[in-house]
Amino acid sequence: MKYWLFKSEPEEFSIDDLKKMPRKTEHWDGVRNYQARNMMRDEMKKGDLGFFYHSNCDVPGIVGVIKIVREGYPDHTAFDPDDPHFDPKSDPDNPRWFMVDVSFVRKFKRKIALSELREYADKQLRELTLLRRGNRLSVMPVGKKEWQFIESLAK
DNA sequence: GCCAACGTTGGC
DNA sequence: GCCAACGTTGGC
Repeated sequence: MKYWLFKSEPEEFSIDDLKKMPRKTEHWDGVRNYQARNMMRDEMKKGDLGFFYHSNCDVPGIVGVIKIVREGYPDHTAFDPDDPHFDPKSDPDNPRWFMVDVSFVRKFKRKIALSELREYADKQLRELTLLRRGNRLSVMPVGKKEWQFIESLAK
């Protein structure tokens, strides 16, 4: 089993929005980056867990845990000209973009702020992709040790 | 295949 | 709102 981190702007889609969805499940659409696409299409497996990260907000940070309930399949929003993530170069017969379905698992009692994570950037979280300079991936892997350490912070 | 221009992300 | 970092595009 692998671990991941999913970024979302809470004004667009927050962990509370996910919790309110039918079956607390939603597809993670709109990713338009090849590296992230490859992870969603090829590497994410049913049962994998992910942190839900709120970006582009007052206090960016990790707010809870989600799990992957459906593995990679074509992102249909790329085919819809009215969708903000429309991509005319993605053909339904040869889709360019993929998504997974995720379900709400739990919300942390407190947000683990990015600034708090940075305190461990030279120690326990040295390997955390999120803390690497200039990182802009909206979906990224998290190592098992880093996962467990961050979960321990949330307690 | 290079690289300048441009667009986007996202922290601050 | 600013801007650094980075990915993508497209002319050559």
